[in-house]
Amino acid sequence: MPQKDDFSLQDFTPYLLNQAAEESSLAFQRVYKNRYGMLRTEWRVLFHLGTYGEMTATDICTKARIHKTKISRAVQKLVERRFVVRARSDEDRRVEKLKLTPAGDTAYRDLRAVAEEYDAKLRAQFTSGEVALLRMMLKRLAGLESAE
Amino acid sequence: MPQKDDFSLQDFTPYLLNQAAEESSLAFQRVYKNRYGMLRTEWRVLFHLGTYGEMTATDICTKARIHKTKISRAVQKLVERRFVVRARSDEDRRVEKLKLTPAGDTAYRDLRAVAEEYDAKLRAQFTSGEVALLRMMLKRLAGLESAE
DNA sequence: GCTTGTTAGTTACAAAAACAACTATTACCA
DNA sequence: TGGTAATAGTTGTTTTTGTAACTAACAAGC
Repeated sequence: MPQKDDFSLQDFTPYLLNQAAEESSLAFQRVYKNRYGMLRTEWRVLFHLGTYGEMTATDICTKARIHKTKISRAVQKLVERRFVVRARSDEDRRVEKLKLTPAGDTAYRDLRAVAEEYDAKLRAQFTSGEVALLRMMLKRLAGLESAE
Repeated sequence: MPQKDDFSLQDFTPYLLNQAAEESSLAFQRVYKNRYGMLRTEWRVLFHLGTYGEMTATDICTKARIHKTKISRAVQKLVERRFVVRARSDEDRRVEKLKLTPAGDTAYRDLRAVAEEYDAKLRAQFTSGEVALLRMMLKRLAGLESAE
């Protein structure tokens, strides 16, 4: 008869983080999925280009910590849908600079508005001090110390 | 020229939560993957049976919020590896009660020890008050209010 | 110049996940 | 009873992901 340890699965940080991440992503996922037929990597690429401006695929890989094959496929989809255009760089012809089309920018702004409202709703459950602390802790756990 | 909004992707709660969840899961993932060849759903099932004792597949679905087809296949794997045994319930023959074998319990204890140590390392970056607040917030975001 | 190594991005194939349809058993109720 | 609906769990099919191998362009050393 195995005597119980005080280990609690619900308090295991990676597990709890995953539960919170999944649950808190659900409603937003429904929007980009139903409204634009996008996948997770696709909205992330869209948002990177929307918030940071022109970037290369590798820039997005680094910043978003997503593997290059996923980025490659997401970019293809976004280009097909005319949300993104690519342009070979003149200095280095391996590189392609990515940016949003006007249609892509419209989609980005639409989703960004949803994201802002949605995030405000999530934050409303807590005090602003709690939110600040949460962000600090999550950034440290994510390995996003200040820079990057 | 799109004037910048104050939206910050890195502060968008679902995004930040996902980054933290992914990063904080990596090192533990390597252990259950390399040491036991397990997938995410498999260690989760193992841990549910280890920490809560005998459960049915549906119990695990509800508690862990994982789809039943994923549970079904994870259980198959664990049964093949002799970590779990199934027993048809007598009251309701649709139901099967799942529990760990001695080998499964050994694996569970081994991984639990790793998890505890790993979690302690994560928590060590913060004060105990901060950790308590983080847990409270994550549970609320995950929709795990007290019960369940 | 030529070899060797590195980087940007794509493609091919295998593993895993999502989703729908299925079997078997139980519950409800007319 | 008999018929319909609900539940537990599985299986099959399609998407999506992960991994490795690939092409193309540049870079450095000789």
